[in-house]
Amino acid sequence: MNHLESETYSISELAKAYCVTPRTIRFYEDKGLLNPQRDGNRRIYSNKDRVTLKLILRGKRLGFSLDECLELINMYDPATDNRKQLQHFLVAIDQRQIQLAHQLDDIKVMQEELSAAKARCLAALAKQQGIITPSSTHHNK
Amino acid sequence: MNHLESETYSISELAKAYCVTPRTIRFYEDKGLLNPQRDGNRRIYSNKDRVTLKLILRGKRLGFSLDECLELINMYDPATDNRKQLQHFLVAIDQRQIQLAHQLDDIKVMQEELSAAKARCLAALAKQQGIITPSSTHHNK
DNA sequence: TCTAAGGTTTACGTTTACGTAAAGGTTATA
DNA sequence: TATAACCTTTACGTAAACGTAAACCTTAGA
Repeated sequence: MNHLESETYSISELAKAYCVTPRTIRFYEDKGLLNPQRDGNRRIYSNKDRVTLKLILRGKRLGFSLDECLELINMYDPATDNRKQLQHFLVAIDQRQIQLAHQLDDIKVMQEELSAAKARCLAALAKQQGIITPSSTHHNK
Repeated sequence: MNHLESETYSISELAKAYCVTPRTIRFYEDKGLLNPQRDGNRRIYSNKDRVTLKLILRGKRLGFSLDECLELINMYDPATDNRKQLQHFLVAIDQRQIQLAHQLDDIKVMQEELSAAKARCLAALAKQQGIITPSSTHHNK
C-alpha cells in the first residue's frame, strides 16, 4: 500500500496537497470544521476529511467565512432526522443558491469590465509607439 | 435640482444607498480607494466616486481584499502613459481574468453540490413523514 | 438661542484567520 | 545513541476591515 493509494493522510501530507500549512488545518479543526481520527495523539485524515478540506478552501476562494463554510459542510451532510434542522437547511441552501447566482452576475460584469480595461491599456500602448494592433494590421496588408 | 437628480452625494447618502456605514466609506478613503472632493472639510462624492464604491463592494462580494480592489480600480482607469505600468496592468488583468474563470468553475460546482444537498434534505424529510415528493407523486397518480 | 441632525478627526477595541515561537514527545536511521 | 524529521499543545503576535466612542464643529429650524 504505497503513498498514492493510501486512504489516510498525515497533517503535512494534506497540507502539502492543498498548499496550506499544518497550522491552518489545525485551526480549522479548532473551529469545528474538521474532526480527524487519532493514532495516539497524531491526527489521521481520511478521504472524507480531505474532501471536507477541499470544500472549505473552495468556500474561502469564493469569499465565505469559516463559519459560513461550516454551515455549508453541515448542509452537505444532513446527518440528522431533526425536522426543524432539515427545514432550516433547506432555507439556508436556497439562500446560498441565490447568493451564488448573484456572484455569477458579479463575475460576468467584472469579466466584461476587465476586457474593456484591457482594450484601453492596449489602445494607450498603441497610441504611444505605433504598436501593431488588430485595427492597425487591418490597414497594413 | 432635487435629491434624485443630484450628481453629488454626502457621505451618509452614499452609505445608505449601498448599505454600508459612513465609517466604512471613510476607511476606504484612508486606504486610498476613494478621494472625494471637499467643501470645507465635508466630503462630497461625485458619480465617479459612487461608481468606485460600487466596484469596491463588488470586489468584496467576490472575496477580494481592499488592496486587490485598489488594483482593480487602478486597472479600470489607466490614467498613465507609463509603458511599464500599462504592461503591468495587462499582465494583472490577465491574471484576474484567469482567477475569475476559476471562480466561475467553483461556483458552478458549489451550485451542483447545493442542489444535491437539497435533494438529500428533501429525501430525509420525505422518509420521515411520508411527504409528497416528485418521486412519490410518480406513484401516487 | 438652543437643540437636533448632520459632519469632522483621533484613537482605542474587536473579530477573523491564521503566523510564529516555545517546549516537548516519538520514531527511523546512521 | 544521537540526530533528524515528524508530530503535539499552548500561547502570544499580527494584518485586515472595520466598530465604537469621545470631543468637537456647523448649520437648519422651533
